[in-house]
Amino acid sequence: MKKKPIEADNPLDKWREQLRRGGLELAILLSVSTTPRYGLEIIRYLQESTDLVVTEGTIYPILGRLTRSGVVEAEWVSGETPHPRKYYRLSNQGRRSLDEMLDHWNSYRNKIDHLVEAAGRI
Amino acid sequence: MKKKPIEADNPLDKWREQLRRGGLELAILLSVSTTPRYGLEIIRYLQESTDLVVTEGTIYPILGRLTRSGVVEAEWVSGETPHPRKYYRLSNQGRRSLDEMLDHWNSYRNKIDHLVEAAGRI
DNA sequence: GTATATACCTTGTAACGCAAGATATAATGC
DNA sequence: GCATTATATCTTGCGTTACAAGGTATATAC
Repeated sequence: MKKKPIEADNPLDKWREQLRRGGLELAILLSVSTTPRYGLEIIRYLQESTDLVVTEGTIYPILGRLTRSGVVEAEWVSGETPHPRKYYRLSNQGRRSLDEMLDHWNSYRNKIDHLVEAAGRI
Repeated sequence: MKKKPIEADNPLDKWREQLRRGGLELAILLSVSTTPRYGLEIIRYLQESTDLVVTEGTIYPILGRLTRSGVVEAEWVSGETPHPRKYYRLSNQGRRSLDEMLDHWNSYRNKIDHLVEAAGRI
């Protein structure tokens, strides 16, 4: 399987990467908040709906972490597809976490936007 | 000087920290985009205008990196204050970088917001 | 003379993302 | 039969980053 590096090496690309990382967990949680999805499906969903590029080496560890901390619940489904899939869904606790994360996202976004305005760069 | 840890250890706080990191460089560049500022002044400015907490151990390495990459220019000013201060200003190249970063910030913000809407959580 | 305040810088550590590679199964091609 | 391709998950090792902690230096206050 061919893999191309997500980013190049100039400072700007590094920054882009860093910004993307900041919202990764939120993006993943949002992906499984309405309907259960399995790993590769989440990757495709993010790519198609937002252009956010996430790779397997990134998502599986994060999903594992989220499962261990009880934010999402995982369930193996086999038989219906050639290969068994591990579907992730938001737990009740995860729903509360997501609410808080959304609050925080809004507040954070406003802070940055406030800085942008203060710099006269609306 | 007393220092308290910025964040605790639960997953949600970790996430908050990560999100903050994503926009750090942008916030710092915005801080010096209208007027030159020195290190501690940037910290205070961010704290006062946006509640964003940045510490010295964070900002000096970043300012050093930004200076080395030519995005900001540094100038020592002494004599006027008890202690010499190192003022940072945006270079011309930095201004172009900032423009691109702002474009990217807008696009990124919209992507996350799009995900939020898709999850029915407006 | 010792504390406090202001200023900058460096070191050591822990965490994180992720490219690369491993494993497994089913379907397709020769 | 056997190699290839596609789908699916998981793990390892590396490089980068933020940052708490600690260091240096100078001026003022008591």
